[in-house]
Amino acid sequence: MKQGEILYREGMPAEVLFAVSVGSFKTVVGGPEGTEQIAGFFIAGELVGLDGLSSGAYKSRATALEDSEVCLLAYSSLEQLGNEMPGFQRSLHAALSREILRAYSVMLMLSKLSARRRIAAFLLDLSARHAARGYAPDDFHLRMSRRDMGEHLGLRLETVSRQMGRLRDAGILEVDDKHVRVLDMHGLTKLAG
Amino acid sequence: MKQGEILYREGMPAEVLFAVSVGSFKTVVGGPEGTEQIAGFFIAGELVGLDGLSSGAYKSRATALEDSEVCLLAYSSLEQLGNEMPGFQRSLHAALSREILRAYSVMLMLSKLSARRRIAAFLLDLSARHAARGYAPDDFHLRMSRRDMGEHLGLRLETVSRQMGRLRDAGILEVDDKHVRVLDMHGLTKLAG
DNA sequence: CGGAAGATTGAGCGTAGTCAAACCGAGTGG
DNA sequence: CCACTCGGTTTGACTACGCTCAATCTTCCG
Repeated sequence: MKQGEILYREGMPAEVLFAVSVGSFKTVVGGPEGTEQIAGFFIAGELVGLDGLSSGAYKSRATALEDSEVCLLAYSSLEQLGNEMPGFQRSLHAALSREILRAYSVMLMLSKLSARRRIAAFLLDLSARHAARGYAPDDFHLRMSRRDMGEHLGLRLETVSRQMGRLRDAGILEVDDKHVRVLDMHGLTKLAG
Repeated sequence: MKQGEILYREGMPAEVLFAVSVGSFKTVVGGPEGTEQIAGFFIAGELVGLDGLSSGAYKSRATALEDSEVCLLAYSSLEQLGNEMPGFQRSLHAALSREILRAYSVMLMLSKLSARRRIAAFLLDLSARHAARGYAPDDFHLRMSRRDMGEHLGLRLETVSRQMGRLRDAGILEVDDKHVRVLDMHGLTKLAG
């Protein structure tokens, strides 16, 4: 699917789970206007759509940040597979539980970290996930706008821009619009810690 | 178990899920000191310990807010039951998914709401959950300290105290230490937005 | 080329954090 | 019975961080 297209929206019957195979997505929760919060960004190899499982309808909206592809995993077949192959349902449980932990860590960040440290923690998380997929951990392309970063981190887009600038001035990052190079990974880690 | 006792801590092997039967708990995530965040408060009828499922070890700490009792549900038996009774594993999925949604709504609150509105939203949530268990929705006892409320809402305890005072002055609440009466439920709802 | 959307930077303001003091109730011991 | 402490709560004064409003600049497409 193309950039900007919507994978699912709030209220749609949730019969499938999506595994991102290429590209990336954001998931948005909350009210119609102004009160939106980006629950997470998801890159290739990660699962999207876990929130639909409880009520049978999605409670969030997933949007492609770039041209992307997904695999569909039907919930019903997951259950069936779980019955046939022990350990399969366990991996679905694990995915759900990991999403809970990820949400907890976002809560922690929103609750305790200064704007600068939120940016640092966010970039480190992105870096680690890129590394886990075999990409360079210190050189990547941000797929989302400053506004999107802000709506995930609980900051205004101006604050995001300013703090990125300060990380650049401190010699920790090289920033060219959406392209980011980490010059001082240790410094970045210390900041986020 | 007695007030203040710990149901499980980070790192403990997670073989069971807990259903609160009487009393209440808080779950704490994050670093050893200063960087703690209360992921949630749980009252009778709610499930605690869902975060242990992904890695087999708890990633949070659960503490009794008052003298409490829990039911133990072994994960292994849950899987077995899931195989025998279709629909049983689905309810486990649903519980996990609901916890994800709950975490999302906390994220939304931390990200977008002012201190006053966080307090309002928190009290409303508590009210609704009490009501769901058959207790009065407009008259209840806070089981946690102001500090705990703050550590859940991303606020300092002084701010919690001040904003509660302002809700009292506005005629929305009657506050006597931990005892809260909602005088203007509509006003409270409007505030939480 | 022109228009729109995104990013950067600046100035001023307001909300919540910080530091500090006073208060209150429960529990302990003289 | 009062004095004392200790944890939790309330309230006050000041500060600082991030938000608001606004202007400028860049990039991307038609």
